[in-house]
Amino acid sequence: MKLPLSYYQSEDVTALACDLLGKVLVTYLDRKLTSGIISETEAYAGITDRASHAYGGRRTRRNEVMYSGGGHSYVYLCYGVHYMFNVVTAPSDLPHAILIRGIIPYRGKEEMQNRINKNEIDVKKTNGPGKLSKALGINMNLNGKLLTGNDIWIEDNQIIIPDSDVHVSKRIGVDYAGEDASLHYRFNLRTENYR
DNA sequence: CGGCCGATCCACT
DNA sequence: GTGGATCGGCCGA
Repeated sequence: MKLPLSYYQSEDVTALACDLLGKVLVTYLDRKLTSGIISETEAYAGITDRASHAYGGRRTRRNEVMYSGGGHSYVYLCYGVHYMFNVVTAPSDLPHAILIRGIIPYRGKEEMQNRINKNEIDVKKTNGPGKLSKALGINMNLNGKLLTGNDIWIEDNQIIIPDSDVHVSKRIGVDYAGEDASLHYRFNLRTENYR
């Protein structure tokens, strides 16, 4: 069920971003298991992608984990408020990453409610990268973790996603990336049928 | 070392 | 539809 390290070694980051739709992102923190079905992803394609933190081969303390090989988690803080969870893919030194932008709440809904201080949980509470991180308890503690460990991982629950349930579009909030801003690297699951 | 701003979200209008 | 929250990374001086 837990996706193996080999799954993350593909160099085709957009294909992998699409394939992650329907997989289940799980965290097990403080003895609390929470998870959600991945419903939205964005691919960031290495050093040639102007929207990527690794554009031009940039290598800093923040994005160092992007170079550490497929199957690591890359977490960073955005707007000083929101934690963004990314999956590093491709072999070491090829800094591809996939931002997880949305999940459908699956297991541990009560704990997710506690984390977001609400009395209910549904897709609207986890349909953004900052929101899903809060619900799953993701913060900088998980940066650089292997996704084959026991804190955070991704499972294949054999949910079949037909192409007709996937919507492809350009990425969000990357207008500064010039021509690369119009790349169709965003993958949405039509969520109606997957609750 | 100062200042700008981002792979966002929510409350409020 | 908009602006405020909030802070670390990054760049230029």
